[in-house]
Amino acid sequence: MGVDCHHTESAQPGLEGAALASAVAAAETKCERTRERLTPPRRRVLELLLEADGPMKAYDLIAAYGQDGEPAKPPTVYRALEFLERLGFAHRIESLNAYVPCRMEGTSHRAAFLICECCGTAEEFEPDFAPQFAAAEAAGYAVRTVTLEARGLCPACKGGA
Amino acid sequence: MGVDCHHTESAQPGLEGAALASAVAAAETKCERTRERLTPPRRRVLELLLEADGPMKAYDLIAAYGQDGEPAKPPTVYRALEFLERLGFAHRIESLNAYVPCRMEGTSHRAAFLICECCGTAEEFEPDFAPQFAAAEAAGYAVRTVTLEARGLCPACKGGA
DNA sequence: AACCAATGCGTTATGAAATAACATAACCCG
DNA sequence: CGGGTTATGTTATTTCATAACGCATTGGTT
Ligand SMILES: [Zn+2]
Ligand SMILES: [Zn+2]
Ligand SMILES: [Zn+2]
Ligand SMILES: [Zn+2]
Repeated sequence: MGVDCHHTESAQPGLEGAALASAVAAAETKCERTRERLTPPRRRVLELLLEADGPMKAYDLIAAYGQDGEPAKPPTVYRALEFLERLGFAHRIESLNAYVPCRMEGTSHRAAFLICECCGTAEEFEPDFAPQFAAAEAAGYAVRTVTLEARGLCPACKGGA
Repeated sequence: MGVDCHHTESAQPGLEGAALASAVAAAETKCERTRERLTPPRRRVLELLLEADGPMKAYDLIAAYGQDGEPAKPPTVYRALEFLERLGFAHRIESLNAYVPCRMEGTSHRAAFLICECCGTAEEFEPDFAPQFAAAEAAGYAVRTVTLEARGLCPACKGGA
């Protein structure tokens, strides 16, 4: 990923087996409570995101969609991503044109990311937007959503070369 | 721009005449001081950004490039934008795939934007990243750049319908 | 059960955004 | 001038995302 670094992308191992099933089941439960439907394509895309070791591009998801190797059609994946973002199960990282599953517990959080320019991992964290928010409202703005993406080096890549 | 709003995009009127020339001249001066070259395509793209009433898409710039109506070739504009960003004369707004001229005085600032979802304006402001920065470094990250884009309604659009 | 509106899906096609690759030209410095 | 470096012109391609339309499923209503 980085120009002068050859770490493999592994800082955020994807889920497998029971952990994966459990995460999907949790999403299912959450959907039932709000009368939303975790349909097969939505579930499949969520699985792919959860299994991945890092941010996934839309066309990576499209290529990986079919268990038999058959790709999905783009709208299938983009629609699923739209749903997953709306429900808070996934986030789009604007500066990467890529998507990650939500790693935070709380239902209502504002997503923010620490993106490693070396290994490509994107760690979600809970930011404190209070200062920005206050400044914006003082200027007369009504803020609805905030995108925060910090880029740099993760601990692993910072240490070694 | 917004789904239920019909304000015209005018909150950030572009520069014209003397003001435009002055802004371009200031950029030129800054370049000379650092031995960078504000070549014709770079100057032209900067002009277009400064003249615009709001964020410009790359292909808007491409279409508007030639004074005679002739569009530019994409690499011409993308290279110019890369230069302008590097020098701090312009910023890319990730969540819009669009570009704005820098509206801040200081040479070294971290750009952040308040984006109106109604009229489309993007106001640059000087954010206070200290808390996020501290949190990230505490987690072992070496942060290099931060992208912050807040979306909501500007004062004008918030007030009226 | 028959109906209907709302939502989601499959499919085809197209549009929008960005870059690769390579040849040519201008610049800078000694 | 010569030679390295930086910038540009040009063609083509890749990557990312959505429009449009008809069909299927769902869930409630008569
Ligand atoms: Zn999240
Ligand atoms: Zn890393
Ligand atoms: Zn700026
Ligand atoms: Zn507005």
